[in-house]
Amino acid sequence: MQRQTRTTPRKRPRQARSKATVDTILEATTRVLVKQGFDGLSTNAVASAAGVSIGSLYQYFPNKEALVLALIERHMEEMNTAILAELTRVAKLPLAEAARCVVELTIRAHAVDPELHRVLTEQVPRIGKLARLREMDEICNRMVAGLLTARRNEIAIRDPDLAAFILVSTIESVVHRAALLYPQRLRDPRLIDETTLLVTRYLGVAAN
Amino acid sequence: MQRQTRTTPRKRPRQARSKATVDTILEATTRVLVKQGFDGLSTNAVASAAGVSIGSLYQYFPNKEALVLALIERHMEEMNTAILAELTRVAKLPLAEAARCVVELTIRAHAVDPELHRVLTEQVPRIGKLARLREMDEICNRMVAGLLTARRNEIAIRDPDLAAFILVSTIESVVHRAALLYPQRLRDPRLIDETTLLVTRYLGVAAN
DNA sequence: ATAAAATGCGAGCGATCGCTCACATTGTCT
DNA sequence: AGACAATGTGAGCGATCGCTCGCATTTTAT
Repeated sequence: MQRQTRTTPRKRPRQARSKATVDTILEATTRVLVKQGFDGLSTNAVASAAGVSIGSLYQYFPNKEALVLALIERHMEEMNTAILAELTRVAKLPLAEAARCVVELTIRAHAVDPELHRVLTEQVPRIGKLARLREMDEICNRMVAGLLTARRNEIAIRDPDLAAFILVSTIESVVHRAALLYPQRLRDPRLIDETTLLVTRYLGVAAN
Repeated sequence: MQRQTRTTPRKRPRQARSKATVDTILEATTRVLVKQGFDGLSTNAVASAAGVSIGSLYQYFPNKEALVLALIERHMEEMNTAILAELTRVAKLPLAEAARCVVELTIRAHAVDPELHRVLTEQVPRIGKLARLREMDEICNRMVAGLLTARRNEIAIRDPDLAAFILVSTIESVVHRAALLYPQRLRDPRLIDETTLLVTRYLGVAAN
């Protein structure tokens, strides 16, 4: 294959008409992606699913990857800002409560559109832009590390940076894995309880 | 695309010659997969990388997916038996020690061929045969649950099944994530320490 | 030695895919 | 109203891919 490597749009939509076109295309991309998977995703299929000419698609997206990348960027951005906002919100709460809130938010976020989330996270490593992801991940890590450092005297942690990595990895991964392998567990409140317990015991702030 | 869905080999290699061919093909698949990724993987490319005719390839593998599936099955089988063996081996050790051993093994397993492991785990959800994977995962879960139940009086766990899910997810995911995002951490002994700490504190058997 | 089975070969068919380009239509500005 | 930019269209080119099939070669069985 190996045609294009550019993933930035070739043209910015200036008029309302073209903005609508771009939105339609991205919506169609989502639909096709969820229904067919990344392999069944072709630019022709997206264009026709969007009811838009293939030529129009290529006005705004230089290639197939750019389509998925736009989706990933949008999705991850949403997730990350939601998490950061929640972290800020719970910064002053008792740590056990704060942990529970973050766990709950993570689970809620995964429950919104699990299929899309799954397909997108699968595709992330295949798209070049791991860097961007890593960046957001590290912002999150640093923020957690900051929180841990600020309340160092409350917790049984020596290295806040390493602990932050462990915590972020753990919460994200347990939830992600539950969503992937045992979707029904996402509805189970005991998953929240137990994940919170994992976190609080690790931090040494568990109630029980 | 949508050509074949069968993933079982069409013919069993009976003679030594054909067994060698199959091995060569699988080796080549590994090489191509690591170098080109799943998208760059074509049956033609594999055949030529293996120095084998495309016709021969199709004697033993009905399609592209079957190639990757064979690799996944083999790889996961190895991993699983290694983990199960280790679990059996450490069953009588103090829990803190046992936890550390399992964490160490998991990290070692990920360090063998991180690239291949990464590519393969990426492809797992795309191949139909999630079922097989889930099966192995559940064997592992049940075994851990069994261990936890057997030593119920030593630990601060109410539901061994849920705890087993959490533990298996946690260890696998933290290590996997480290391998994916921060490969150098795999060499860091503090990752072992901290992951072990996470586990032991959760179980309520931490030394410190 | 000979037949039969197993294995290996690779040209090439049909289908699909990514993408371009010449042209038509719609919107904006003066 | 006229000019120019922005946007939309889709036939179709070139490339690749999955896979088949007729045939050659090697191994096994008798």
